[in-house]
Amino acid sequence: MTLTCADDIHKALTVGEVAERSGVAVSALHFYEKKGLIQSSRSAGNQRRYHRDVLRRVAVIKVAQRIGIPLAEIAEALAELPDGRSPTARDWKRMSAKWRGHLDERINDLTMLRDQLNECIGCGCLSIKACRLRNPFDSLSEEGPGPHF
Amino acid sequence: MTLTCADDIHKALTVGEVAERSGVAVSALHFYEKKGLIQSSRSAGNQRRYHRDVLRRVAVIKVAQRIGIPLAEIAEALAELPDGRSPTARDWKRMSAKWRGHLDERINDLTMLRDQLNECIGCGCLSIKACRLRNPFDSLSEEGPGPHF
DNA sequence: ATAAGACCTGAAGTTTGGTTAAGGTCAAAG
DNA sequence: CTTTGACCTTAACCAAACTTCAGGTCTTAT
Repeated sequence: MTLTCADDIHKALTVGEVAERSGVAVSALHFYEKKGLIQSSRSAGNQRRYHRDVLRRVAVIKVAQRIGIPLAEIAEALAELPDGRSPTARDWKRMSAKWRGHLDERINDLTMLRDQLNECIGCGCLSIKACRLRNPFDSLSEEGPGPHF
Repeated sequence: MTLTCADDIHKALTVGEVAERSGVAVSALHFYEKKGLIQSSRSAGNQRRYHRDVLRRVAVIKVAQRIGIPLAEIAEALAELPDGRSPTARDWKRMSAKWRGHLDERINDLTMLRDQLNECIGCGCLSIKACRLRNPFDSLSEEGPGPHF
């Protein structure tokens, strides 16, 4: 039989199809469902059937994870979407704006760390009291009182 | 009694002292020792005594962790130091140079992600086939064949 | 009709980086 | 000399994010 375009577009996806298309393991999809990140309906025989929108949700999840957002927080953000619909462009704008701050912070942290590391590679200062890298961790004098070399 | 400078400098540190100076919990120090990241000798009564150099090792560990290096890998790097001595400026130079690549990569990844995110915030393109963010995950067409809005 | 392959559930296991608890010892001050 | 606080060990526990396993069901192609 030949499928019409409409058939193909609206066909519900099985868990295996979602796994293949999204690049996420079946077990992970089960897991996400348990955690409330995605939803499915069931076939007559109790098998999961996904709306195509789930692909968008999974894409959002994966991007958020790359940013470093924990699943629990992603779940919250997705749960705030009214009536469980999938994120639209508007929703996505809101979510990504919210998470951008997190990303900026992490990039900043790492960049500062890199700068400090560059200083230290040049001077071997990890052993020196004033080192910017070391100091945050050992603000008390390392060598005890009195002069030394 | 008064301590001479030499007494003070060469005094072995207890685990509590190392914890306080390094900002790492006693339990974490025990843990690091079990994993081979640090070493201690024992007092007559079987209590740990640390050489002051342990502070430098712990500082290295903490920096490496910020970079995102797993403990196992940090352990390997520290283990490569001949005869278990503490990292010198030279060693530190080598280690940090090695880890800088990792750091650069991570900064790069995140920066690219941010750029892509910025694009997407502007266009809401997470739903569009060509999206740079989405594509890596769903390189097959999302909507199936045929035309659609 | 039947066999293969996809799917189901719940429970347990995995990794990383530790912390907490339980039961006992050590060290130093009064 | 006794008590308090630091220390010891082993084992169990924690969180995140999954995977794996065991035992059973569905779907689909032949």
